[in-house]
Amino acid sequence: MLYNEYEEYKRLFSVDCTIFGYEEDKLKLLFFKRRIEPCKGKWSLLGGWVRKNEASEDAAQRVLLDLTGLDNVFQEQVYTFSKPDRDPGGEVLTVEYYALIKIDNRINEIVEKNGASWFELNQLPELIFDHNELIERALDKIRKKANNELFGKHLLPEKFTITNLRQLYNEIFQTRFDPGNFRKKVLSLGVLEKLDEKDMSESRKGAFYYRFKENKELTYTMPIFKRAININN
Amino acid sequence: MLYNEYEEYKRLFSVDCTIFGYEEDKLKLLFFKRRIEPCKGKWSLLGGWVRKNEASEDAAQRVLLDLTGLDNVFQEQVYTFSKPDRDPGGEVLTVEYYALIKIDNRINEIVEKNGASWFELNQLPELIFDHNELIERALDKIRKKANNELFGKHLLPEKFTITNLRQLYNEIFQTRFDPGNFRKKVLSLGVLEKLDEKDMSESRKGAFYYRFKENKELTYTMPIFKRAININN
DNA sequence: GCAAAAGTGTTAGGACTACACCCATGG
DNA sequence: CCATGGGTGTAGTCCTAACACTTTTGC
Repeated sequence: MLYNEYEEYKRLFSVDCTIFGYEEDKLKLLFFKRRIEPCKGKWSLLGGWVRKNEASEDAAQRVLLDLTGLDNVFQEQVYTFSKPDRDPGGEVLTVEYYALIKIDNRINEIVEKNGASWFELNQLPELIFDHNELIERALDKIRKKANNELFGKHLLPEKFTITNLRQLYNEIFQTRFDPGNFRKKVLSLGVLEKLDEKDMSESRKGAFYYRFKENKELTYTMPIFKRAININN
Repeated sequence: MLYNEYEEYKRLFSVDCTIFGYEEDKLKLLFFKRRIEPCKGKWSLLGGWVRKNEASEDAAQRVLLDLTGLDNVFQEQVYTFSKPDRDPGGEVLTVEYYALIKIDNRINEIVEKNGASWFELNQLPELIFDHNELIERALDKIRKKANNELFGKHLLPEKFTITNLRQLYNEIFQTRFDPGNFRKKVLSLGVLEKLDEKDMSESRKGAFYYRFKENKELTYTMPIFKRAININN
């Protein structure tokens, strides 16, 4: 290790995960009761130490696996926080990731067992440290993402109706998209595949299920919904 | 320091700066000859260790000040790299920032004295480690930024012509914007202020100088140039 | 007057919004 | 047959790309 000879300063290195889930037409965030001092017992994002010989993205996957039992969760880096006084427990540097999860009963059991809880977007609790800022950044990130590509693959079930997708977008942007226009726009993107099956639970007529096409590049270079952007900020 | 009792692992903590400058209608990047092993003497981004009791953004400003003499440089965080084997010298975590600089003679003297050199976008040298990836990410970031707000305040001189601004955009997106349409769009945004003075060096008729209005929010929520996005990706 | 950049005007096409209007079907 | 969400059609508006055109002035 070449750099050791200089006796350079090293810092505690952690990750925080902002976990989004979707259930019953609601976008939710997962918080944990903190297990160590300081602020033990308060609500916080899922966090953990990065280990020797580990990348932060792998550490984030590891803590996700530990606390939700989920493997191979979709995640993206959000931002890195390193103000020396952000954590009263010491100088800690944190790389933030957001993760997207399909909520189901199995998850909810594990979640409960670990003292964690889902919160809706408009009912967020007070969080430790700068975690409220972390959430803002993560929200910002997924809004931009949902604006530039058709978003939902990692939050919706395999098959879903256009209305389901619209509800998700309504949640993300906290607005109401026009059903007709939303449908036309979304289908024009050519990334969805229509199935033969119908969902009969929401209407007499029934709504066809769709799914994301395999191997389809989802990224566009242009905002999908103008209206969304205006809401976004 | 609460966390010390656990004897948690700590990591070497550094910053890298991707420095953009603009001179003679060319967008340029600043690279340095690396001064320590490994890869001593090879071209690299400006980097430095983060110190105890320092935030990464402050460390980035500090190394910029040290090597360019510039204070208060505009910068934004780009991404954080932490794969344990990315630096052959040891496990180092790096937070990347990009910085925007108005090139002038004073800068260029200091730059030369420090064994640094400006490179045009299409003539980048080979760089150490993953620094080529870092540059891609920084470029991506400023392209997105230039797409969502009127960009150039930190790269152009105080007063500039619309043609100057268009050249900058041409460089950023490696394309050619239509002079008439570019002018109309840019002026419609209402963030530029027309001066009485003309630049007579580029044409017989002369072109009016403009400057960015003070205290104007520059961020939009919508792409400024559709064409730019298409080029962008 | 000519060249060359600055700056303005015009037109066709595309995309989005708002909203009217069918469709299918369980009750 | 009716209420309800699913789904389609359309007119008006706004934005943009392309490009023709006018302006200014040193030579």
